[in-house]
Amino acid sequence: MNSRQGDDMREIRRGRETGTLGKLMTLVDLVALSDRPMRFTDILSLSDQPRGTLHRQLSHLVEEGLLEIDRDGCYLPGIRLLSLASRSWARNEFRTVAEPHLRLLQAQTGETVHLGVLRGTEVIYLDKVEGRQSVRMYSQIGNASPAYCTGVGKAALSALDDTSFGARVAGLEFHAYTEHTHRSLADLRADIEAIRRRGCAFDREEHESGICCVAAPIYSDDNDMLAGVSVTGPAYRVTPGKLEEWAPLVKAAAAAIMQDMHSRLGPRR
Amino acid sequence: MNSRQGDDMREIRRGRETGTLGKLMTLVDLVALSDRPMRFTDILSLSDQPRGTLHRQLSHLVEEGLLEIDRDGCYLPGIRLLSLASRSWARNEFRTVAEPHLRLLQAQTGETVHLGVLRGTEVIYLDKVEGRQSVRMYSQIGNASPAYCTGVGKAALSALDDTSFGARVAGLEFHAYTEHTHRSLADLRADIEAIRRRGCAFDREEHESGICCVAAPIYSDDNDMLAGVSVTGPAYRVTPGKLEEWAPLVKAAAAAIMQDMHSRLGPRR
DNA sequence: CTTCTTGTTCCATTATTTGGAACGTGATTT
DNA sequence: AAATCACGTTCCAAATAATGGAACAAGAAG
Repeated sequence: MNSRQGDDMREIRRGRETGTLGKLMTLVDLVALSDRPMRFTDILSLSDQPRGTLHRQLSHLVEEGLLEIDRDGCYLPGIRLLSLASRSWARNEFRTVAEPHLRLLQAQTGETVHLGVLRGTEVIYLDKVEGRQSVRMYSQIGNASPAYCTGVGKAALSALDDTSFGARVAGLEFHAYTEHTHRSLADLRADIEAIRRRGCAFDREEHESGICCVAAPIYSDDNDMLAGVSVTGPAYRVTPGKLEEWAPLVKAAAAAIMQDMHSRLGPRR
Repeated sequence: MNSRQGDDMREIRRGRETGTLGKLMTLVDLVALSDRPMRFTDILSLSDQPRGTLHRQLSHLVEEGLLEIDRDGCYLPGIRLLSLASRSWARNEFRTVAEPHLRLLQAQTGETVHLGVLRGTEVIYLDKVEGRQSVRMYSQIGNASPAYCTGVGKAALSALDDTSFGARVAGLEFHAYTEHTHRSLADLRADIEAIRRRGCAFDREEHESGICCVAAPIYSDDNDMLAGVSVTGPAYRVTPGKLEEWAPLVKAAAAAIMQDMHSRLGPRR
């Protein structure tokens, strides 16, 4: 058999065992994560598939509405994704439970509040509550950012024990988004230690210049779900002092959310 | 050419020609569109698949993050959908082009403005601009509603010629959401006629009691894209008089969006 | 203890996907 | 105008993945 000779331990390759679906979703990712619209040939060069095969795969994806093809012949993510996602969002019980607490935290601090869950080494934002001028709704929701340089991400990571943490961040690459971004696993590990002791994470312009935040971890008893809640704002308003001042509020919000999760979802059948 | 031999009008079956992917997406729909979390057996009874087959299919979907399985063993839409959708939304050029016009229309009327595209006989909302208190952001975005009882939907349908219209609504079922909902194809057809003459559609509590709106169609020259823009609000504020008053504004917004579409997307390569 | 119900695994059979090559078509060059 | 090229699309035998029935666990109910 040609399968996976040697029992390679990686398997970092996302779901290489889902057969046809996996190959197709790789294409969806390719299209959705690229910054520019992609033509058939662009995709062809990035995916190592024969032309005929790729063509049929893309056709199927378009047929199913996961991709769309615009008048220039470029492939784009399809709106069916939007439609499915809106269901996923509206019915997400975790988000629903957390929402009132996010609102409270927003009211207490006046700054933007985020709720995000950890998926692999990325944070996916599930909800956002802003103050007055809603700059751009939706925006952040659904967005994926690296865990190692975001408040919510680091907070969530801090809920893992050393072994699980090590396994999860193995092979992680550190991209320097700003001059404050952690450069290595050692940096991150030290920060995580501090976060564990402190009970909350700070992000002082590590992901985006001029943006600071304070975040607290949310986790289920069996750690099958890791998340975080944060208060974020521009550095000129969100000073180190403010961060310290808000830390207890953020921790309280996280605690309250976990509490509610327990009473609403805890009683498992 | 084998193209459309015989011009078979069937093809109503949603993408039954996408092989494995089609079957899997049917399952995703099943889970995403149900109102309650579904257990394995629930899905089993709705999909006519053997147990073993269904189990593997669901496993693959979970593996790929399109579905998730909660601690009760219930299947839910996965957050990867959210993440993909946020890309789809942020990069949607139509939405981007339309946005400033939606804002203007919102400012002019003070009520909520929607942008939606027609997909089959459903409208999918692409964007929404609200006034002061953003009751609940996201909410409507990505939502799918029947075209025959929504302002945006009827407006979009009115851009079709009789033949295309007939083909599209063939077999459409009319569900009576309110006492004003169209009950039959004849009702709808008559309304569409009026909308064509008038250049805009009214929805007077046809989809939801107490909610009225006025909408105008947006379409590309070759009709490969049908959409609409609307102003919506509670019946006590959005009186018949207001609807008439706003009609020109809504039509102007639609016209402006089409204009911009032409100059930004028109020059095809 | 026995009998259901629910979920999971296995594997020969079957259907789908694959990949290479050939075919169109319009643009660019000779 | 003819020849060449870049880009998509279609076809079909061969390779591969999905199928479905049955057997296997593990609880819950009788």
